[in-house]
Amino acid sequence: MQTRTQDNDQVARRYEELEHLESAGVLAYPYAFDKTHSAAAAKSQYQDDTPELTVAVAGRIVGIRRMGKASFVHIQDDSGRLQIYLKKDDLPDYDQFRLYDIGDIIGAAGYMFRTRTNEVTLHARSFTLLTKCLSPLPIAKEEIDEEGNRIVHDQFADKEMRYRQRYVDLAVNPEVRDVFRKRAKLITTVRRYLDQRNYLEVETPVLHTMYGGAAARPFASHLNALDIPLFLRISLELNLKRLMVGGFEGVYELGKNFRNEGIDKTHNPEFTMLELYVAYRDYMWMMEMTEEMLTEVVMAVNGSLHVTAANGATLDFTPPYRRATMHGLIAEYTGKDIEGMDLASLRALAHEQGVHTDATMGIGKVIDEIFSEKVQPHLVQPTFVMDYPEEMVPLAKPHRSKAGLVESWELIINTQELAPCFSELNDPRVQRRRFTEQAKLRDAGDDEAMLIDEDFLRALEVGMPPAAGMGLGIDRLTMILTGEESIRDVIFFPMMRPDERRDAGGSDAAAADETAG
RNA sequence: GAUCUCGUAGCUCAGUUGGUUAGAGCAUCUGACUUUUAAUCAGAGGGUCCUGGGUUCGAGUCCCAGCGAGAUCACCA
Repeated sequence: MQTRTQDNDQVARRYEELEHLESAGVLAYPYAFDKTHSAAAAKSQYQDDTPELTVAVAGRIVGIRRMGKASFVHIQDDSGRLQIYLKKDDLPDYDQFRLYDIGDIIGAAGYMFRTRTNEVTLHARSFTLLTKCLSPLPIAKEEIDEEGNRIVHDQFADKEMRYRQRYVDLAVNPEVRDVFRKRAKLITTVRRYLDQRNYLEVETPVLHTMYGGAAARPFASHLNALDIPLFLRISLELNLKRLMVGGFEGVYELGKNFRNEGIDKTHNPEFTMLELYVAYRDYMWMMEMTEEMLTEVVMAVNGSLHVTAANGATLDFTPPYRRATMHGLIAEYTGKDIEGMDLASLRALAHEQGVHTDATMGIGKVIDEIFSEKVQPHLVQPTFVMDYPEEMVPLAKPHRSKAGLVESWELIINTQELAPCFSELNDPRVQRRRFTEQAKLRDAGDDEAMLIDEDFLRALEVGMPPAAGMGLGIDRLTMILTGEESIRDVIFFPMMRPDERRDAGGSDAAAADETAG
């Protein structure tokens, strides 16, 4: 039987040290530790002229400087780093510290003081092993230069290893934890904003017998109990609308969607969406609300309404954001008014503009292509793009005054689509027609066109009140607010191709297949 | 899916025109050191050069195929 995940001299030595410690009576994996202070609190509560401050702290060893009969250790906890001074005269088991390593999790108790080099430090009266680190951690060395800049030497930087072993990345690269703290702040701020307005947070199934609500390819599975095909949801939309039919006037869900499509800097197969539906409101109302909510979120996460994006652009979230119609923007960037154009004329325009189209594309997709290529790359500041063509948005209500368009907008920030919204289509007759048109597109070869969902149509027949609905891509907003340029840097465990060389073992695929059948 | 780039010690990286036993810093080990902080000083160990073929007297280096990653493009709310 394999006893160690890795086998090199450093791992072997640490296993030996662990045995030495245990044979000396040390409990290598104890059950708890009475921690009184975080590293940050211990430092901030210390004042040179006050009485002795005694603390008990715990954290991972990130640096050791042994000096014979005394040692300096830096530990790191959730709040930051703290130096600990270990002195043989004060510690009967000092010699045992020889068997401690970088990466070990320890507890220490003592009193705070300031060293000769002016660092507030814990003078330990006791220390204890809390968890042995058996795999060497690539903790980088840091120094502070004359100007106070933090210089990190030989930082653990291999992106593949950082994503595959995120626990190591988080343990040794403190700034990575900050990204995810911001992500959490974003989500809690959104939730608080919506809860304060009495919208109901709900959970709807991830497993769908029929997928819908967006144009995307699904993940397919199989439900053994009923012997039926099953799909992971590609959007939250249709079930939330069913809840509106049931009488909830404001519902939202924060959850994962799954799309069986490409993986790149802005796409992960599973990603987090907010969807919100509010009865008796329309898309213009939702625009105001979204603007207000985003302003609050940006302030909470970023501390300012000016955000520096990964590509260096400065994004200004001061409301109001720009509002422009899709037709207006296309006219602005191509010089052509597409209002009322038929498919042939649109194809000709696309060709003239150097935009590629193919035979499977209907009017909606051709316009989408022109917009994506000629307009969207110019939209850096937050912009509400309004009034999409009907063919592009099968679940939105026809525009109250503009024929052929729907009441919808998409918020674009830094050329990225971030949040779609419609006045929700609730006329079952129109919805059936739109679904039928989607079915034709599907027959024409568009494998992302929507399916006809008879139960959803029945729900609309029961009656859904007029409502506005909005979706918000949480991962992409996190990217913008943290200045990360890859979605993988805002998802703890992004999808990676399995590493068979590194993870070869007895478990996984074969066994899973057996139970799946 | 296409193209380009990369894969060498636990980590970060060198490695010349193809040529002796593949190097450095950190980490690790041994020794010294009771206020250090990229601690310092002396010594030591550690390699599937991503994998498999090929060319060659000789391959980390050149060629082919594969695996993995990154970037760009294509696709994609």
